[in-house]
Amino acid sequence: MEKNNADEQQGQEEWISELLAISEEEKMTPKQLAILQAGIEIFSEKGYAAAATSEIAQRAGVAEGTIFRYYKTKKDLLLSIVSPAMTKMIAPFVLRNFDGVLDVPFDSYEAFMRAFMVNRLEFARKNFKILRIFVQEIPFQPALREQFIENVIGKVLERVTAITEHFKAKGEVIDAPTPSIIRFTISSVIGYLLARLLLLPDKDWDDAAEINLTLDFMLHGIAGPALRREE
Amino acid sequence: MEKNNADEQQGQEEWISELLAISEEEKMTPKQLAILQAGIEIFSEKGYAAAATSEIAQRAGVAEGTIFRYYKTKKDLLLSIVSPAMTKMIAPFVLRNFDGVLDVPFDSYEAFMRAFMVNRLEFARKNFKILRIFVQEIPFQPALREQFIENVIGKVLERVTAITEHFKAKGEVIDAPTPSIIRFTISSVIGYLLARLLLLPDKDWDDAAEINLTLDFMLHGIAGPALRREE
Amino acid sequence: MEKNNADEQQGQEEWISELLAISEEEKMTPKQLAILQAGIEIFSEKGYAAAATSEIAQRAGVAEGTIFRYYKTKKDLLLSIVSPAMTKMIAPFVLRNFDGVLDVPFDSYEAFMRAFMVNRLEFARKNFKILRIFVQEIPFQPALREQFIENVIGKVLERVTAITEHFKAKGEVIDAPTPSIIRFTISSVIGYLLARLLLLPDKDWDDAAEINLTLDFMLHGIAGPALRREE
Amino acid sequence: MEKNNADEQQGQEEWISELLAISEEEKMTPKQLAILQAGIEIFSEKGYAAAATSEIAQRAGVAEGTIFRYYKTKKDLLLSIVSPAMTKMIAPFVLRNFDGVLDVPFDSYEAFMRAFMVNRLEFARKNFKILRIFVQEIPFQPALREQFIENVIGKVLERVTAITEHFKAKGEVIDAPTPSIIRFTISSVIGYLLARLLLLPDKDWDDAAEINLTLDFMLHGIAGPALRREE
DNA sequence: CATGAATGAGCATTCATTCAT
DNA sequence: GATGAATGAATGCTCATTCAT
Repeated sequence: MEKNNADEQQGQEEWISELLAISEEEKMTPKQLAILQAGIEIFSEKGYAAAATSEIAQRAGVAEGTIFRYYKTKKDLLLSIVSPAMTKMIAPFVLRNFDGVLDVPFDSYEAFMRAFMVNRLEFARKNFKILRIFVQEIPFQPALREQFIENVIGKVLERVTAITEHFKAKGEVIDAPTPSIIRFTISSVIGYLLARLLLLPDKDWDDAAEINLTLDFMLHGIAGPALRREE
Repeated sequence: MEKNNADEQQGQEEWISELLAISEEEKMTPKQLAILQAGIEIFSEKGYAAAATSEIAQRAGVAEGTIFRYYKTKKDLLLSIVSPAMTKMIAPFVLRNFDGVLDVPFDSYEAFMRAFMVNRLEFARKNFKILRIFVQEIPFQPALREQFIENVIGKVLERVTAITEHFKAKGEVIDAPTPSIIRFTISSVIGYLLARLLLLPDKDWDDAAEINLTLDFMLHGIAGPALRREE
Repeated sequence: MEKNNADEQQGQEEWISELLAISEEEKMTPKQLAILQAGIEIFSEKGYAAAATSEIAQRAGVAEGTIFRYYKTKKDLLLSIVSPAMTKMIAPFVLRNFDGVLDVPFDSYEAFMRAFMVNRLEFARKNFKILRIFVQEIPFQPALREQFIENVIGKVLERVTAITEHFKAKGEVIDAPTPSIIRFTISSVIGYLLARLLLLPDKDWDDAAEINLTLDFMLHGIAGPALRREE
Repeated sequence: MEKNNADEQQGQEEWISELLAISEEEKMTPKQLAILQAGIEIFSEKGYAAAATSEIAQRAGVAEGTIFRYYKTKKDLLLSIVSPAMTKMIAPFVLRNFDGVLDVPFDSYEAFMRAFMVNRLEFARKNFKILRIFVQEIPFQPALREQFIENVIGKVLERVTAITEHFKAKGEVIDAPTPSIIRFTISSVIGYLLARLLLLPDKDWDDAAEINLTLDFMLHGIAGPALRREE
């Protein structure tokens, strides 16, 4: 994770095909892949409404009509890009914990949060453009919003609540309202991701150090000696 | 601030005219005000690219041509809405002693942060739609981005750094890299604003309690007894 | 006539008011004059269809609505500019003894043609922009065309035919079909005017010499010794 | 050429396609041809500025968008109509005379001028509407004017000067300033073309006779016996 | 499968004209 | 008289979508 070198390009196509394929068996044609790739680029550059299907076709190297063979409408293409990404983004929260057994494979809250940040940073880096589209379009696409509410607010929040309370019970997390704790935690993580990938992507980041710092802030706060509460 | 009741509508028109007017003397005509109001609504609902000037005109109750008497282009209307809002949004950081929030050193970092959160929450509530437009359009409008970089990255960051190091020197803030502290702080504040206004605006919030909680997290972390660092 | 110096500007306003005034008594207001002046400039620069009344108003220094106080429509303004000019342009052929050019038989055809060319060149120079508008708009304005056909084809041609046959009878003009002679004559004159004022206005013209040359060509042709017909 | 019957329509489509096609191989689609044809008609009837693309589309029997598949803008359509016509119009002056050898394949100036008039009259008759557009739009289209100056003033004038001086040397043309001779000559020719095609197209013209007459006027003038210079 | 010509509704913008002040 | 705010029809142009080849 310390290596910031641009290996994003390498293996990107495979990632996309893996991420977006409805199922592993159903392989995509090269043209369909090119359309998706072009769609991701143009949508993230110009936004959905301002993106022209003709430009997507051109960048994909296919005829305009070909797009509509694979995707009935422009919106269909958008959802075909963003929807699977949302699923994968929250997959860690949904996949584990089958048959009701809470499965937190980490010794400590700190280890869990560190693994989580590393893992999601990696994911966000690989799917940066798609996530950008997702964030930009969620205010305008009811279909996306519904899916988001159902999955994230529904499943993820439930899971995260369970995890948080698990560590609360172990005394590793303060005894405060869980929703507030979750909001604070997620704010800190996403805040780092945004600064890292969106605001200052060109800065020379030391991810390991920054994650440690952020974790320390989250756990012990930023109060200096003068303000530290006696315990 | 505890009153969450929807007094946003009340006095809203005055706010907008106050916020956007180039100068206080230069009063806007009612039609221009209606256009701005309609623009704010439609832009925030549909996004700039998907908003039709015809719909703005209709909602404003004016002829389509009237819009273009006041604003040369659709983009002009957008910038006339968003630009002054950005200026006001960062005004506390740029103007000296605006609202007494910044320039007069607060007794403590905590008091300062509390005042800041209260003040900006109030501002964000009043200008919610405009801020929404701002956030949605900044990726696509170079003019906005330039203004943002110049003002926020330029002036605000400088100011915030000074303040942070002021409190660091007083021992109220931990001795860690200032940029990381600022990122963490802003993440927590904005995270609260987003949850409060965007994600769950209908929840029954107790703003004072949430702000206190958030401040406590920021200063002392969320580590429970088991994890607390001995000092 | 030898002085090519730009005294066009000097006295131009008087000329326009004189040329366009419906009657001498009915004096124009300064605003109306400014509108006409601006109309002449913008129409000749951009053509009638591409000229905006707002631009005319701006250049005239009046409000947009003011134009329509004086001229019911944009077309009205056009005709108010061009119509009187057409009348004046053909006045020598219609009025008796105007300027002494036509009615009093000149001593010779050559003297007549020279006087005519000098006189109309002077006129065309003074009313260059208006004539330009006239030529540019006559294909598209039925009102203009009717007026032109009635006056020029009707009155002027009749008069010119009479004059030509007068000199034909005196043996000064060749015994050939009068319409062909007139066509040839007018072609030569207008050809000079166009080259002089439109195509190469910046060339250093010696009008007297060129008119003499043109007259010589018209009367005796451009055949050299080898081709000259024995008589 | 004596037949004045309206065979302009017959074969006109082929002419247009031949005239405008970038190369013979690159055949136009019927729709593109219809658009050009409609453009020629509407532009020549109403002028470029007053012509509506919707009307062109309607007359061409295509959807409005189709025009813009073939021509990026309305101005593009105009230039695609007029530009090649200008090239063809001056082709006779440009094509011959390669590698510096002056090639005047005519025994006498008279034969040359007659052939020239016949040839250009034929051309003008076939491309009447396009030439009309050209003349009407050249004052307003800088692109046209540049092309005109470069080609006509540049190449044609040079060539015509050479030809005139060739016949001057042979004693067939009078020893007078060449520019004046050219102006006079072109005036006479164009004067005939305008009268023939524009002013009085419905008159029963005897082209051969009129051309002979015009040639006689050009060469020997219109002076009658009383004025004839003794030689 | 793939193409790209064709469509036509929709859009931002212009502009002659009106009319209350 | 003079103004200029307001209008709304008209315009050039774009673009998602269809469909014959």
